[in-house]
Amino acid sequence: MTIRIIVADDQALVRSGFAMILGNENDIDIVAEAGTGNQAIALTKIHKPDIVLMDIRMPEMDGLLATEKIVQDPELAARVLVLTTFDPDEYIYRALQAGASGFLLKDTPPVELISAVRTIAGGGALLAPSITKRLIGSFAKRGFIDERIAKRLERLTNRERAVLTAVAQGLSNQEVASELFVEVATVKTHISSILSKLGLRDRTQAVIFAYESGLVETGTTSHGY
Amino acid sequence: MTIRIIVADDQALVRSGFAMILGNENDIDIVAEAGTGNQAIALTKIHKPDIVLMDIRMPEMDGLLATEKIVQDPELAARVLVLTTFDPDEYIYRALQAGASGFLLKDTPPVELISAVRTIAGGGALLAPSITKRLIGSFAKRGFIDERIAKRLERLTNRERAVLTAVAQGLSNQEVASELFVEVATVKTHISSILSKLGLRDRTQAVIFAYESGLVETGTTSHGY
DNA sequence: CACGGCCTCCGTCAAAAGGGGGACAGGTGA
DNA sequence: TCACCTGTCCCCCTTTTGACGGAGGCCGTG
Repeated sequence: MTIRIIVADDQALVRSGFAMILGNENDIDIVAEAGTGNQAIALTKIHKPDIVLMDIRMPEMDGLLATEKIVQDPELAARVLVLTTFDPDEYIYRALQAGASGFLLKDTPPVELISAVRTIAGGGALLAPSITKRLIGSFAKRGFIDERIAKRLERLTNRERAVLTAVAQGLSNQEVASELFVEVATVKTHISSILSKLGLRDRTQAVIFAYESGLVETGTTSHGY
Repeated sequence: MTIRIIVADDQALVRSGFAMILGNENDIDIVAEAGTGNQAIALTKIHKPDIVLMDIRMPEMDGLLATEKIVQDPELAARVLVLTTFDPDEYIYRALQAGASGFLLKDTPPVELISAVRTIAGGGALLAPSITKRLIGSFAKRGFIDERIAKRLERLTNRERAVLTAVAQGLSNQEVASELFVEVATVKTHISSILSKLGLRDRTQAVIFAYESGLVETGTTSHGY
């Protein structure tokens, strides 16, 4: 089974280079080349490749936006490997959030590029070592969800979890009541029960618990705080 | 410059296997083998290797704890590559938090193990593809700190940030006052100012803001929630 | 069916939080 | 020097929160 690839880069020379490196492998086929983000999307829809090698800096929609659109399209199964010359944190973050399966720098040795393509085609993910390092660093620093804490969530009933979630969005009892279509008295009952079950004192501690347990996560809320 | 390595695994056969694979490379030297976590630490102190290949399951202190001790010892410069048969989330999390530079499964092909060792010796980091995938997933899902939100922290004075931090630990006004050695009235003044400056309504929203802005982070608090 | 858990709602009450004033000392910079 | 910010503290007042006890309806299990 051959791996079908589209190369997206605004520089023709770079495209040819990648095509040459990968084209020599007999289990890899370059099915198309794109010079812009729009082209990349269009060609992906036509050719349905397994992998798109995506440059970030491109005219007419950059590679990150194109990545997002390709990954989110339910009709496409393409995985995206982002290749770029620079690696500022922001690019990496956006690329990973956009759903890229890999992130390599353009100075990666050809052999590694080829093995990266195979890894990603096989469902894996791959990052440049320097990036992996940073990712680990920020991941370790950020901390993980403590399983023991998360388990205490199980003591709550569904309704209580719903109330806690609402409280952790910064809603007052009155607002939670409106949100859940019940009376304020009911919300109060639930909150008392939550605090009691979790051994907390007030709603601020409940909010902290919600974050620490993973019930709510940073960066996912829509409120304008 | 040769890369000096210690192999730590409780099974002699496994140790020999790794030693054989790596020993053939002329830029890699196996300087010692350890069968327990304690041995790994002791031998690391003696031989000062560049890298410790660490198994997780070992008698007398497991590999994760040993990793932590080795990485945190300021006199040692060794980097740890964790090698294990299984890859439950918990192991990965703990290993990365312990400060491991890499995490590979034992079914990794010899060639990749060798290149992993070189990568790590060169200051990089390396994870098994399947693990990278999970790491990316949880990283992307967890979300990032919104810069625009973080900037609003700058509007606060130092004292106000201190108060907000305390509030975000779940302390009441009274407790915050004790913590900062001021009167409750002062805490109230600060909080009013915080809410006003950030456009928030009450302390629960302030706690949320503290998390979303990165002022406090999940997994780093010591309270028992 | 009887029991228990869950969800819903009441009333009452005390404590906590928050708003809106004002005041004063120390420091900083125009 | 004077205006301004910061940090400290005070009083008074309203709103919110949370505790406690009670109660009815629904539903699944023994």
